[in-house]
Amino acid sequence: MPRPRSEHARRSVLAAMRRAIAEGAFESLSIEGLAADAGVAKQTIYRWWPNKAAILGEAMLDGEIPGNPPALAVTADLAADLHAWFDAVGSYQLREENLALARALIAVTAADPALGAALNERFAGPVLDWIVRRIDLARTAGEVRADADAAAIADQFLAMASYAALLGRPLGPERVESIVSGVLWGIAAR
Amino acid sequence: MPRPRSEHARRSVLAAMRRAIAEGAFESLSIEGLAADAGVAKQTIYRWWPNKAAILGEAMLDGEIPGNPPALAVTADLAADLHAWFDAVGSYQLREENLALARALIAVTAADPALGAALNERFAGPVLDWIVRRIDLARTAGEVRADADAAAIADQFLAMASYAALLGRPLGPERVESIVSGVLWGIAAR
Amino acid sequence: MPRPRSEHARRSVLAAMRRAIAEGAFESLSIEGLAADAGVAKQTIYRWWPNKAAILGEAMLDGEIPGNPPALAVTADLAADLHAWFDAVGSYQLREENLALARALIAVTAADPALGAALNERFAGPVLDWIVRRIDLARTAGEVRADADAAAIADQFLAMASYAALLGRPLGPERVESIVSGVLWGIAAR
Amino acid sequence: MPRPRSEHARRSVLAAMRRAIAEGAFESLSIEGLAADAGVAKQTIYRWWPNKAAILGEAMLDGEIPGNPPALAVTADLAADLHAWFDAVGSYQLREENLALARALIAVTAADPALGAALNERFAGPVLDWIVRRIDLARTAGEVRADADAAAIADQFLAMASYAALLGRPLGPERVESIVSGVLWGIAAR
DNA sequence: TCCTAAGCGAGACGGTACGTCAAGTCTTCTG
DNA sequence: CAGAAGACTTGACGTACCGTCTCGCTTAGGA
Repeated sequence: MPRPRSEHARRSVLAAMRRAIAEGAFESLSIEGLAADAGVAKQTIYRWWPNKAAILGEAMLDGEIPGNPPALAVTADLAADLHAWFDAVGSYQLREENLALARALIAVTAADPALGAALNERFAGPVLDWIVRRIDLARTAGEVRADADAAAIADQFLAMASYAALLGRPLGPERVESIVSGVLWGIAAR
Repeated sequence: MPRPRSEHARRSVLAAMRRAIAEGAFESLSIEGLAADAGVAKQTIYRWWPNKAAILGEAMLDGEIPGNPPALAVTADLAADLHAWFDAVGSYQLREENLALARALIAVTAADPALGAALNERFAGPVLDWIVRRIDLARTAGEVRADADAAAIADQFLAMASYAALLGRPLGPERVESIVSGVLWGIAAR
Repeated sequence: MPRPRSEHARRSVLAAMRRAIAEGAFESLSIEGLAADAGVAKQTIYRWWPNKAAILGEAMLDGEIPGNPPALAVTADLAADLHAWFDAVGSYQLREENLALARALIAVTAADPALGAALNERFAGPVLDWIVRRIDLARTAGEVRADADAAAIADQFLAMASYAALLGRPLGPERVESIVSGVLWGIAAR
Repeated sequence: MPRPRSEHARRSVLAAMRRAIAEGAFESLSIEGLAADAGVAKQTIYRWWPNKAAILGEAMLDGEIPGNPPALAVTADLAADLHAWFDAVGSYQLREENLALARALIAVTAADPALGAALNERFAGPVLDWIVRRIDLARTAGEVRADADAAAIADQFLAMASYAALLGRPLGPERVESIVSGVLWGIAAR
């Protein structure tokens, strides 16, 4: 029956983390600075989170950070759908702060595989599912080879996006075009 | 007329870095610990390297760390060549220490894009070139469509390898098979 | 109609303090630890006592701590009386826990003069009064010089006891003998 | 053959400690504050001293703090000599900062008996020796009983001084007179 | 051959942040 | 309302490393 955890403190911390991320300052962020920024006692952070990465994780899972932005539309045209989505990913990466966020996520994943897996499942998962479903739909329509590995294709897109963010080399329209059409050629029915 | 830089000290530091990487302890490695490990004065490190990442870079460039292991053979069969190489990459990633190295490189790149670019150029560059040349060769032989984007294809392979390492999910034979054959389908001449 | 103060909680706290003192752990005792030890909420302590020293004070005043043990007898022989009492003080100091208590009281007094004065008045006061009265009695009997300063004499005994405790050098029989006889010589009528 | 310990840093710390003591703020002094006050890194303090008490000890042993002030003169008159010295002690205690210092020393001694013993030996020792010698001198002159216990007498003076400081009750002229003459009566030949 | 300028080990220094502990205050619920 | 439970802000703790700064020793060339 003690005093319940302060939702206000929790949100302040997550918001401060979001601000830091937006400035691309995740690596150089100190818990002490974060606490000051959030107007919260350091101890309150230590009470509830084991480390910086966990805070980032919660901030993202809580939707405090502009996560998976690209919309996933479904039209009658597989090529157009993939194009639209992958183009959106490329545009998203053009904003420096989005790139910084992606890099922070990559860094966190590299440092803490378990958290990385959770984040990946949470953010990449739905996208991956959508791609798989979209390809399966096309397969049903006879546009795609029966033995095409939808999951592998989806992974390829995500891998490219991640790699581009890592190298700070946003996906330009030509590269997007090249990849999407290459992949489609690869899985097209005869 | 002064005493020349000690090659022994230099190699000790790089060797210590290699040891640390092999234990997957790059992130948690301190300069102080590294110096102690190398039996070298802290100042000697600071005299010659600006930061941890630079040491890692030099260690790799110096061959102190088992960098890019997969051999790049060229036979008459494009599919076989890509398969052989990508399979080797997958096997390489099965060893935990190699995965740790890859993750360290990714972390370094995420934290310091400039160094990351340099490392990428040094290690991924030759591989990328090889793939591009191999595809061009096949193009000349009429096995590959004239408008296939060799660089994009090569990037795709590297992206997949990087993504797999990041998620700690080594490329298994089926995934390798699926990707290679998909890509080949995509670029095959008619 | 309000709930009355819990005598049980109060006694638990004082008992926990007594236990701590017996272990010579007054200085290193934390309110938090005391509360846990007493099975009482921290706030309950803060509600009723302003600080650690006050708890010690109340514990002593409440008899929870074996305060002034030496008995104060009055026989016909001044020398014997003083001897008996001061000998008892010496014996009392031989027990390590009693020495620890004395040191805790000295530390408290050094840190908080006001509380120290209160404790001194409460515990040293009666002893001092007894000595003064005993000497006055002897003076009436003509055994003591008319101008002897009884209060100064009494203070001297207490000072010696305090000093011995502070230095952890209990008063041995020879020292007791030496002091008592010296003092008696000093005040003896002609 | 590393850089030698900085004498400047050491003296700064001791000086800062002296300043704090003069303000009677020993108990409430934090290492952190002391370091800031001394313009020294906290770690530098921790490198060289195990705790606050040790710093105080060194500050005193180093003469940074106005320690044993009363001069110890020797004239032909035992009573006059003791009177002069004990009077000086009383005057010394009238200054609030001296009282604070004495209390700090008492607190330190109560908390750390070993250091207390060292301090006592260093500061009380010489005084005690002087008194013993002075009395022995008087004994040789036939002014004092052959069986008088000089050490016990000396201890009594020091105990009174310590007790007076502890209770914050400086030795006034009448008390000094009373004690000295009482003691002299006690040891006077015949 | 000796001089001398730099390399090097060692490690002290002023700092920053760590993660922990306890202080004293507060809020909630139970009895 | 008292009390338990425990979250909160605050601030100091003692530790680990940071990157810089002497030290004294050593080890080449160049004089």
